[in-house]
Amino acid sequence: MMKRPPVSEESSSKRLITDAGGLVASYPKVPLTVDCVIFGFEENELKVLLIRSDLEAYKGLWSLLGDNVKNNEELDAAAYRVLKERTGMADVYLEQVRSFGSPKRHPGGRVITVVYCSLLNIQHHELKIHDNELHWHSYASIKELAFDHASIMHFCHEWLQKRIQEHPLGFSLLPDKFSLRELQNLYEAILGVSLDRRNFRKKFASMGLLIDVNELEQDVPHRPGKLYRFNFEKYEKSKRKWIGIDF
Amino acid sequence: MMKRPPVSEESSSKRLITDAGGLVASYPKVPLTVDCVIFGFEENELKVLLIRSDLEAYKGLWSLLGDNVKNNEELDAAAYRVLKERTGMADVYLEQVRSFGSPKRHPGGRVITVVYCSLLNIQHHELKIHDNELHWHSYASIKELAFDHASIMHFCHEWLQKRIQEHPLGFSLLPDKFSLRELQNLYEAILGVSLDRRNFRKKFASMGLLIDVNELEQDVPHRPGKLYRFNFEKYEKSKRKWIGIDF
DNA sequence: GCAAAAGTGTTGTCCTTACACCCATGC
DNA sequence: GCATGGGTGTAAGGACAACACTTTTGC
Repeated sequence: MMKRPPVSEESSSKRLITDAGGLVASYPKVPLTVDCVIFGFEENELKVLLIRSDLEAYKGLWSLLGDNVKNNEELDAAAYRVLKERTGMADVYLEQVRSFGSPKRHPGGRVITVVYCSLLNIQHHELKIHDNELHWHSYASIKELAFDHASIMHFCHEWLQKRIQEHPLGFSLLPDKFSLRELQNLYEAILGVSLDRRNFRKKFASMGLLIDVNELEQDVPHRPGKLYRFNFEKYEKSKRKWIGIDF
Repeated sequence: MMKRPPVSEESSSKRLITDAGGLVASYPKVPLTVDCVIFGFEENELKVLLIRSDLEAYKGLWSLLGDNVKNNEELDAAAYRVLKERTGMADVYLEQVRSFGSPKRHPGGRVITVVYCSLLNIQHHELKIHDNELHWHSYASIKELAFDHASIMHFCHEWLQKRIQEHPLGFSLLPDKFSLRELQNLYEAILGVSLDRRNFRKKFASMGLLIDVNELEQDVPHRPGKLYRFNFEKYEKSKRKWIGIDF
């Protein structure tokens, strides 16, 4: 059993550091970047936004959207700025996923990167900038990326798989109005499984978070499905508390 | 609908950066640290390891265990080193939780910190070093901490609440042999709820991951409970796959 | 024998799964 | 009318929540 050590006079009167700035100045410094893994969904496929790498060392390879973090810039702000600068898009949701800082991950020397993930609706967010051949790639088709970006992207995919089952993130990948089929396709694409259509519908119906907008799909070569919107208001009011041991 | 942009000759032959080192050298640099939030469990209370802050600016306040990351040191390795240097402990499990990098979080200037969380058995890991009055504090009793460490600690507590329901992390906080009561106390302390004893027992019994070691509690002033060990082997073999939309 | 906590079973409800048939539309 | 996918209902099984009594030990 551990005993709480007495607070000795000696230790509590130990010399304190007054020059905090000097202390910090003595720390090793590293370049810091943010990278954004931006997922979209189109034609029943999960997609990711990539650009061509600028580096000769990764000639021809694609990479994530990133940039260094400016002095006095919040990490979140840096991620939003990268997204804005690279794609012209604002009004999207970004979430920090994890940091990667292996000394060997960048050929130019050590660079730490804080990775953010974003999910967005390809139809509703037109790419306004196409520098470095920015465009959407099918997630499944991506093989090699510059740096450690492939493993970062896969990490984010796993994060997304988990996240989308606990939070209604998926709706930001869909049009405002969507059919249940589209919603199910999204889940199947992200989770990599196939789900029973009737049970899937029942599940979402019982949540009571879908608003029937009384419209039907257009231009489909079969019976058109009903369109719905997600009830974000109702969801915000009644977020599920999570008690349920399960492993 | 988004069109894939043609790969123009112009853009694909754009000048590439050959001097990766020069590029990285041009990035702003920031001091990088790791901080460890180390949870333990004793006397039915969740506890956290803290030290006295060295800084005059935070005189008398407690802080998390941290240090700067050395050149060419992996982030994970830095976290393990901090733990070893501060407490003398090795053989513990550490997991990266999140990074915090607000420009104002350190009085000496901007410092980015990557936060790791660790859970350990207070009885099995004796503190070998007591610099800066290192000792265990009851989580519930902690009010103010140096830097942004209180909010970091609360973030880790929420992370732990979620994590412990999905993975059998809790067992690393208990002795090798424990009673079901101890296990339940642990869950109740971390989750901040009270649970039905019979249902709790049934839940763990049905998982089949507890090994009855045929021993009883000693020195308790009432009927002694049976002792169990966690079957890590069996758990490793049959990790649950997680499909279940629920929000 | 009294206090304190261990140990145990049943029942109802809800959620999940598996599964089959009719319906609306375009061609 | 036929192909395609939309839309619905039911039954069985499993998980979870609520709940009360007997047992063992120390004192």
